[in-house]
Amino acid sequence: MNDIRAIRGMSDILPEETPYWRFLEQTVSSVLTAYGYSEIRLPILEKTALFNRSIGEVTDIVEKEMYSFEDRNGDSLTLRPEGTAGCVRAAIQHGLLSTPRRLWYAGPMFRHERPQKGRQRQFHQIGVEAFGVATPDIDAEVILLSARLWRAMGLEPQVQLQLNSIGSIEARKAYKAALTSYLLQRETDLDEDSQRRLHSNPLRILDSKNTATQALLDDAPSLQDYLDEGSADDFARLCDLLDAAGVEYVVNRRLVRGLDYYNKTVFEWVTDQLGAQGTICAGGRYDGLVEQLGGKATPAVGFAMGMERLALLLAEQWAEKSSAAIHEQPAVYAISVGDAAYKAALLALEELRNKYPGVQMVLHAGGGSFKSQMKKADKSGAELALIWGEDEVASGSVSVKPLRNATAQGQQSVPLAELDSILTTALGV
RNA sequence: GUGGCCGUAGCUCAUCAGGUAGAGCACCGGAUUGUGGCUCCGGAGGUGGGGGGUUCGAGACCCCUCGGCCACCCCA
Repeated sequence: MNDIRAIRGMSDILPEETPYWRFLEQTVSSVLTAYGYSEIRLPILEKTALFNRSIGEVTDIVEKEMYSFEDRNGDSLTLRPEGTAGCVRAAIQHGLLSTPRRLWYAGPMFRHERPQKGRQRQFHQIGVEAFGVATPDIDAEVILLSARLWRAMGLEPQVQLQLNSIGSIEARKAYKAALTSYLLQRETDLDEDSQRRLHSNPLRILDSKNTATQALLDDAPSLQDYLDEGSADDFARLCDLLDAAGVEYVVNRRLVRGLDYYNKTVFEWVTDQLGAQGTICAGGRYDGLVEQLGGKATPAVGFAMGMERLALLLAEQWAEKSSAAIHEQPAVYAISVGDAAYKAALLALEELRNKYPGVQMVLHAGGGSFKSQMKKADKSGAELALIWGEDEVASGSVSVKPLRNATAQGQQSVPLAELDSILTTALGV
C-alpha cells in the first residue's frame, strides 16, 4: 500500500457519493433562500482566540480537539472547529448587525477526534444564523425551516425534534450550582466520565449515556425549576408556535449543549439510523455571543447540520433507487475510427453541446477498435452511441445506435444535418 | 484520549501443522471484415499495511507501528 494517503479522519468524497452532497447543498440553498437567508462565505482559518472566547475555554473542543498552529508571523491560528464563531466575527467586522440579519454558510470544519461512523476530523456543516431578534418567533422560524429541509430531502420519517430551554446565563449558573451540590454528595456513584464532568462541565452529565448515572438524575434538581420567568415564557411561546405550525417535538429536559455560548432555546434533530452519532442538526439561542466577541449586544439563534450524517441517511434512503437515477450518465457517447472520422465527431459534438447545453455527451478518447469503443459506450450507460467511420465521413452522415431502449428501432444512418432532430426525439430534450 | 474487532490483487474474499499466494467481479486483449450487453479463451495486476522478532523457512506465531470499522468520549 502506498504511504501517501489521506490524513486520518479526512476522507475523500468520491464520485459515487457526490450526487448526495450536491442534492443536499441544492436543497438547503433553495429552502434557505425561500426563508430570506443570505449566504456568507467565511475563512477556514481564524485566530485561535476567537474560538477560545466563544466556544468556551474548558470545552473538549478547545482543550484537545482544535487544529491550532503558529503561522509565519508567530500568530496562533486555528482551523475552525465550528462555524458560528467565524460568522459572528464577520458580521461584527462588516457591520452586518445594524438590522436583523439572516445568514447561512457551508463548509469544512476540523476537530481532532477519533473517527467513527458519522464523525470525521474534517467534516462539513451547513450553518444557519439569525441575528437581531430576541423573541421566540425567530426560534420557531429556524426550527420550521429545518423541518422543511428534512421534508424536502425525504428524511422526515427518520428524524425527531428534541427541544429544551437552558434558561438565562444567571438561571443556568444557579442550576449548575444546585446540580453540582446534589451530585457531589453522590460522587462515588457516578460513572468515571461524569465524575470528571462534575468539575469541568456539570450540565453535560445530564445527557450521559450511563444508565446508572441517568437513574441518579431522576431525583436531581430539574433544570425546568430553575428557569427564569423570561426563559420559561419564551419556551412556552415557542412550543405554542410549533404546535400551531404542526411541527412535532419532544421536550427533553436533559438536553444541553456542548458549547458555552448557548442560552434559552436549545434543540436537536436526532435519528436512530446512524448508531452513536445520531444528531444530524443542532442549535439554539446565543444571545450573549455577539457582545462577548466585541459587538453590540445582539440576540441570535442558529443551528448547524452535519453533512456527512445527512449524506449517510440519504444514501440509505436512496439505496433502493436505481443507480441510473442517482448517478449522472451521458445521453450520448461518440466513437470514431480514423483521423478524419475523429475530427468529424469532435466538431459534431461541439455543435451538439452548443445546441443542448447541460446534456452530457462524451466523446471517446484514447482510440482503440470499434469493438473496444463500443464497449466503452455501453459501460458509460449512455442512451445513444454515435458512430463515425470511413463510410460516415464519405457520406457526411453519422450512425446513431440506441443502446438501452429495447423498443427503439435499431441503428440508423443519419445525415449530419438531421442529427439535431433525431436527438431531440430520441432523448426527449 | 480509551476499548473491542480487523488489515491478502482496484473491489469482495479464499488458501495455510508455518514451506515464498488463488477465485469471483472489475480491467485489457481475442473468438470473421467497422459495433456493446450473454458466452468462451487468454492477459495484466499483490515486496500479503509497514517495521522488527521467533524459525532452516512466516501472509500465516510474537512485539511495535500505521490504517480501517464500531463503541466510549466528544459533538453536527
